[in-house]
Amino acid sequence: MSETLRISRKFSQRAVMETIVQGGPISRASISKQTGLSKQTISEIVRQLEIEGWVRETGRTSGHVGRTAVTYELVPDAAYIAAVDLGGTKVRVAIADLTCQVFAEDVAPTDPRGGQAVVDQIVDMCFRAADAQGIARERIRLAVIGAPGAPDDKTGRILLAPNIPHLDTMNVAAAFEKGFGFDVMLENDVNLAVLGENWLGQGQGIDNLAYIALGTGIGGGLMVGGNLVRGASHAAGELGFLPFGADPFEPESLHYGAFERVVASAGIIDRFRAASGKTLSVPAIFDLATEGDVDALKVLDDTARLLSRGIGAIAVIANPQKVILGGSIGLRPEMLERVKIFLPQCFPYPIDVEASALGARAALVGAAAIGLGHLHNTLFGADTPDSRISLPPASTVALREVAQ
Amino acid sequence: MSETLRISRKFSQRAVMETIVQGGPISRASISKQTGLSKQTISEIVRQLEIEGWVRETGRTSGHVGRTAVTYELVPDAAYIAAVDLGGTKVRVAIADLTCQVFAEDVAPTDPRGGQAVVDQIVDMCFRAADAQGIARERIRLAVIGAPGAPDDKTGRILLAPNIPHLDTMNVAAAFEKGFGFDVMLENDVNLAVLGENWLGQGQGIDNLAYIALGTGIGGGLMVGGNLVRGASHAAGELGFLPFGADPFEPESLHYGAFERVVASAGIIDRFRAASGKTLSVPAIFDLATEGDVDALKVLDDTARLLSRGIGAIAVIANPQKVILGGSIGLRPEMLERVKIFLPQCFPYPIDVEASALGARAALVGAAAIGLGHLHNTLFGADTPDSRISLPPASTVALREVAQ
DNA sequence: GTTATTTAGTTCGGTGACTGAACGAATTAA
DNA sequence: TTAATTCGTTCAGTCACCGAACTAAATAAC
Repeated sequence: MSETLRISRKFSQRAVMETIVQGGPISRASISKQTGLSKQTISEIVRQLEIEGWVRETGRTSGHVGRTAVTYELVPDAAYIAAVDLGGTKVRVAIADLTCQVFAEDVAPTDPRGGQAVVDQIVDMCFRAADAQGIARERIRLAVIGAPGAPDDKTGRILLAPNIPHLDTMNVAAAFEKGFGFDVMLENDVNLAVLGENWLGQGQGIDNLAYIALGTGIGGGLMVGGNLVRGASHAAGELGFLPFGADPFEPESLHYGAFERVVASAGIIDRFRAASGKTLSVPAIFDLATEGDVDALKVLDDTARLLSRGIGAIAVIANPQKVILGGSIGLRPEMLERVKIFLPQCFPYPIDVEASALGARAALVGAAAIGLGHLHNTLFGADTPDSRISLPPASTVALREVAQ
Repeated sequence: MSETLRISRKFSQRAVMETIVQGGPISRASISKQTGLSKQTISEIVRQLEIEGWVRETGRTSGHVGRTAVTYELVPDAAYIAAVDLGGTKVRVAIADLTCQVFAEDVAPTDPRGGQAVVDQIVDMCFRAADAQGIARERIRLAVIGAPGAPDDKTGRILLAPNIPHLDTMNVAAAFEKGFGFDVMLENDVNLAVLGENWLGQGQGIDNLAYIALGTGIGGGLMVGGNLVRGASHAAGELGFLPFGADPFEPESLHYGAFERVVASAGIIDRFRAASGKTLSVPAIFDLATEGDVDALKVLDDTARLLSRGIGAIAVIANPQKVILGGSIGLRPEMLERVKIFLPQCFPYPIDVEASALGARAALVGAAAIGLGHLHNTLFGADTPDSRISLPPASTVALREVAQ
């Protein structure tokens, strides 16, 4: 086994690729300086990468003393990935190339039949999007699917995803792989949202980051030291079961989650009904609050207090540098305002809380991030122990521009 | 820079060392098989390690077909570390060699003056312990100090450690380094306890692990994916501030922690006083409960219910595979019993909860673990990205035997 | 008690990844 | 035109490692 040698070469090749990914069009001399490898070695590796079709010449430098340099960049269409955000009501798909340019994006209502129907729907959406842009299907190497719940690596099922039928009884991963014909990664949607925010949103450069999605339900994603916290059974971040809000020892809490029962949509609607006698939707309650309705204002205050406690619980346990709020309710400025008031009243040291910058697209961006990172890793040095994702800097990425 | 080559050599050297650490006395042929490196290379590296004084011949194999093999092992006294558990009432120190044999161990009451006095006390204890065993002071390379609170890497202070005076206003790390004359690592004591249990206690082989120390106060340590979770400001695990138990919006909760106020000693004593009118110590309340006192039993039940909710909160956020209970109250079997009953009543999926196997020595063992790991890392391949700690298997370690 | 078999460890020659130094090439500054 | 600067290649190594062949030393088999 010439294992060490092989690691050594891959290691260098990967370093070069990373430098090109990060540094845009760049000359071999610059790569040499940045990586510490000698000029000869860089020339050799770049030549090899060019033959294999990963990089290409893109021009020459000019306007400085000394000989002009040939610059190299990624071949954008060397590979594509499909990023999918499978939600209870909507499916979003995007096709992105290696340089993280989005080539096609599409949104549709989730097929209510769930199960195989949703799988087929997604595969179809992705392929149509690719076709529409003239991208050959074989060029797509990987799909990353974000979904609510806890994907189980062993069985391929998605547990705890009550809003989409049948995902907990079938091998979702296998079904997607069959439909697509290439590798598929399943990941919790909120986990993807943290990754997305960490890459292009509110959490750039922050290694200890939490994301809370509050809407119909409540879920959390956590990054510690730059890595996702998935938990022993991929159930980390199921915040609905935090043991406060409702009495956690009531049987109902065991079923729906003591925290989710009171802080998510249903809880908000219930509290407003209890106070005013009227049954309204959450947006309607927010509207009433804007008009100054006392009951509605009280309900929002109480919700924000609960949310603050949820944030406090995360802060106590994991001490993230920043907490990002997302989800249809978490994104409302009325919530953020109130949390900024209530959180310091129940938590001893300051926590940076902000609204998501990517909004509903956070998970999609995260899916692209994990997919492209994974792709770079498998292509250049999967056997390297250090597999931190290397992604282009935020400023160069087209995904960002479409955001909001 | 011949950086890659250097990485390559160090990498192999480290792999060999690791194999020797793990595999006890071992022949070069076996190392070759285990590492995948060729026999010649192993011979070369081992020769080098022997010259540098890290390994030595220890005998020959016998009783099997084929030529006998020369076996090699670590030179135990190549380096020593000092492990220190600095608690509010007691200081424990241990001197351990590279093979994790404990050469000296000592316990004393913590100097009540705190600050520099405690530093001097600890330095003195360590050096006397080393002297008593004839270990030259220069052979000690590193001290690991576990203390309550949040050590701040930048200033060297230890914040949030109310039980030991003056640690939050002085550069503790610098003071220790001046006293010892070698490197010092500061770490939260509960974090060390998790590491200890992960190495030699209840959490062996479990990468996602939580430890809860319940006594005068409450603190938690969390391991995710084999790494400690320290948090952005090293305040992860300050469970006293979990936002339930007492009302988290009361000003007192902001000061002492809503959860700590009710679940730790003071809260237990308060609740018993409220129920019975009598003021008793926590052990006395436990004794009464054993005798069947209704108030005492009720107080323990309530405490266990609170503790279960705390465990639930950790499980919801980080989803560890196992939760270990420690601390003077957490270690009581009455607590574990009750938690095993109450936890399933407020948490939807099963969590493995056990009492600490190392008891009061968990942090000390953890200090040794982190210190020896760090030592191996700095000696053999600090620049290697993958710096997972390599420690001898539990079965060969003397630290364990002294346990309980 | 010789021979076969198995395992340990060395020597030898060779390979792949990388380097330093020297040099030619191409540009701006003087 | 010359000097200064930077780019990129060629050349002749070094270093870590390997495969194969070989010697050395033990047990197993006859």
